[in-house]
Amino acid sequence: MDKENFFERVYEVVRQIPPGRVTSYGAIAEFLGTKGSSRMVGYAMNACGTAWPPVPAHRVVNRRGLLTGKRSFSSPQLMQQLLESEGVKIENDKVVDFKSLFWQPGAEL
DNA sequence: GCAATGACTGGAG
DNA sequence: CCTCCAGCCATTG
Repeated sequence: MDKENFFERVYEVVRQIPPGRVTSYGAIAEFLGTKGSSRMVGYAMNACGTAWPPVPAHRVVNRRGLLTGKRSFSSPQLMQQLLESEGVKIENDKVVDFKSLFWQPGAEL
């Protein structure tokens, strides 16, 4: 499917996110050149389960660092668990010190 | 093809 | 830092 092309772009970036780091949908969308399509990034993540290799979607949060996509995970608490497992502290479904853990695509590539 | 939906964002309070 | 409003864009019914 040609549309997969767009999704794979998102997956490729997300897979490059270092452990213990997080990024926002807008940052990915902007990096891909589809800044206005920030929602599409999230939409692509919704289909990340169909992508291979697996995509660490738990490292992708909204601009506030809120785990908005945890409900779309296999288990809502899985996302938080994975992040904490990587050293990212989560409180009230949001990343602690999010701006410090923020990672921009292409920044350290 | 139009209307509704959504893992969003920026600006203002 | 958080909440509310309006704008954007691709996918789906």
